[in-house]
Amino acid sequence: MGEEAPEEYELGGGEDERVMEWEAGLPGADELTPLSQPLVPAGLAAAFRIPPEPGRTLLDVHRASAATVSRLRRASSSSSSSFPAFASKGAGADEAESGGGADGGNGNTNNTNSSSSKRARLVWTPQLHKRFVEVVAHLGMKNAVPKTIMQLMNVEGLTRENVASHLQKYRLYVKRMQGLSNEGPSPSDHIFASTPVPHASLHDQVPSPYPPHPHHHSSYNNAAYAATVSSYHHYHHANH
DNA sequence: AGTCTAATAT
DNA sequence: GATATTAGAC
Repeated sequence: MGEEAPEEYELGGGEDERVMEWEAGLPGADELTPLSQPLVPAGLAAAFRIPPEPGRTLLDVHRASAATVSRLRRASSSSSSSFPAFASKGAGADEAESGGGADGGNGNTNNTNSSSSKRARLVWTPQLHKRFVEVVAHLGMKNAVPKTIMQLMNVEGLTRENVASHLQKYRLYVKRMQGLSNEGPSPSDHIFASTPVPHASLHDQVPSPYPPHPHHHSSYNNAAYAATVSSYHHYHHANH
């Protein structure tokens, strides 16, 4: 009966899917390394006179990954640019914590390929939103504009408008939170409530062209970090 | 010309 | 309510 359409596929549930052949056998990106933690124990490092790890931040890694992924993509120009990531709809029992994320369960066997260029509505999963918030926090509200956020998030298929739309809502949420001195977030704030707004995003982080401390080059092999949007389906456009 | 943002539409 | 799309400003 009637025309129903909008099935929403979801985006970037597990933040790693892309050229699975290269990643086969490797642990998930998020599970790889906490990154905020030295790979070599302090004592051991001292014993061997290994210099402390440079202050690599998540964003640095993301950026590096972006470059890597970009290059890899070029090299093998045979990737269908749509992977439906799956979202548990209904039963939700996954939470992501900052720093100790354990996500697992990436089963994608979806292939909704149609000749339509109308993408499905993007679903901002907690994981995706988390990435968003991290990027915004590191940029500072002043510099956090759609294009930049989109680039740093490095999620394939994620568009500037997707980000812009979400950013608009996020700003309202932040403003609302600031207006109130101290009050728990409203239960209707789902995703937002689960992701504390970092103070960095409230004030402005300087657009420092240089990082506080120069990094050395470390030979880190971070596997592809690209998440994929499975966007499909049609929408409708009617008048004006 | 491209992007940002508020408003509005779906 | 969440996300997309538009309109106007920069």
